[in-house]
Amino acid sequence: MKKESYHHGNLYDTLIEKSIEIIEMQGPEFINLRDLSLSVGVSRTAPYRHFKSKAHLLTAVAARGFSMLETACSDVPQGDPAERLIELCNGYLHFALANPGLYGVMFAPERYHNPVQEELRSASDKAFLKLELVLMELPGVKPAELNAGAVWAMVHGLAIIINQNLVQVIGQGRPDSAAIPSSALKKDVKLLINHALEVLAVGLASPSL
Amino acid sequence: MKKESYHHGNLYDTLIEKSIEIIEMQGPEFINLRDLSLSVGVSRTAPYRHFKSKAHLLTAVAARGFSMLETACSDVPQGDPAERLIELCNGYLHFALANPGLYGVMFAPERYHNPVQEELRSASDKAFLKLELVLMELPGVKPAELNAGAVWAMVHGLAIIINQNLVQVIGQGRPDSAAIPSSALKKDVKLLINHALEVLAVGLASPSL
DNA sequence: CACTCTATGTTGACATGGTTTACATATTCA
DNA sequence: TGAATATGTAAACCATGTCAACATAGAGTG
Repeated sequence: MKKESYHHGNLYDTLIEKSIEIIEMQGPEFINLRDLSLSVGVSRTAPYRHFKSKAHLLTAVAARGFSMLETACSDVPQGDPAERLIELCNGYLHFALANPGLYGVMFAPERYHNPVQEELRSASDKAFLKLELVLMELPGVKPAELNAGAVWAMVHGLAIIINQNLVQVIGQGRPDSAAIPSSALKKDVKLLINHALEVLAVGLASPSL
Repeated sequence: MKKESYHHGNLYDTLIEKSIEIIEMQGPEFINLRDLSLSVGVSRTAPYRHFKSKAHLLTAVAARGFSMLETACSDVPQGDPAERLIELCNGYLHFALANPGLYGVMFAPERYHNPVQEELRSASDKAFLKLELVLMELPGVKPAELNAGAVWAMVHGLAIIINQNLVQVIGQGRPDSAAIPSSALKKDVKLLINHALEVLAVGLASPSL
């Protein structure tokens, strides 16, 4: 919009969006306020008019991530609860795998937003409420919280080991990320996800629990 | 050992051990070479005689963690494969929950040891080999790698959400860590672990896969 | 329209902490 | 005994988060 105006106009959102861009392109550890500011055309201390500290900015970034996650989990079609669960998990994983850096920041409190984690609560609680709703529908005698916890652990674990390229550690040693054609890798990832979710669904559905 | 000697004698190991101590007592983000050095009685640049950089030190810390993890998973008794699996998972989780900071560092490459992750390979591969051995014994028609991946995802996911105090996010909102008596929390954790591992075992054992 | 208030942005300065360089001291080994 | 090597120290450098003092713009009010 503006060209050379003294005031930027929408620095708050711009900083969050640019941060996410850098996080995804280069990694969260490459975020620094000076370069970030310059790259959006303001001076190095301008962010302090919108965020109390770098941690606060990253907290806002994480909150934005939770809201994106919520959206990604929103279009679970109606139908069989078991199928809804699978769809929900796939939606969750789709977001996590499409935004690995951001997903990492969302769950790295001590590193990026520890001192202000309270501010994240509303964002993350809102996102998890959506998960919870579907998870609660699951048939089963065990308390829904336990089922929900098991599902979340599995999905979160999958997201993290896949995003960290650890998938093939088991069975054939770590991949030299360079040597393995990414199409083959993706296929393995898809297989692993499908299998893991199937195991999970079968286990949850078992009458013996 | 030594008292006022110019040379420390065993600075390499001392630095690793002190690092782990700080990581567990205060958190990984509080590691800094200056204070670390002073706290073990050497000058701030002494670590550079043993580690090329802070990242290299943390890589060594992570490697030490993997070796501890390996030990923790070593005493799985002989017997029924399914029971061995549960025991293995419990051993893994026991280590992860007893050393939350260290476990976090082990799996936070981009934050702590990205530039030198190759050096971690032998350590982590060695640890995972042990997991793999038991995981391979599982009966099942699916490739053992897929089963192994599902197990690891679940266990890793459990470890992380428990270590980050996210356990009760689902079902009743985040705990105010202050308000919740830790014994109640621990009980929930144990319940969640048992349930999740049971779901997993049942799912893996299902003939329909 | 002029005036003031507030929001927003800028520059300069400082503190922390990782790292390099030059130097010092101990230890090993021929 | 005397290098050569390993290990430790001190001083300085640089990157980066942050604060303080100042500048500018836009909004609202008389």
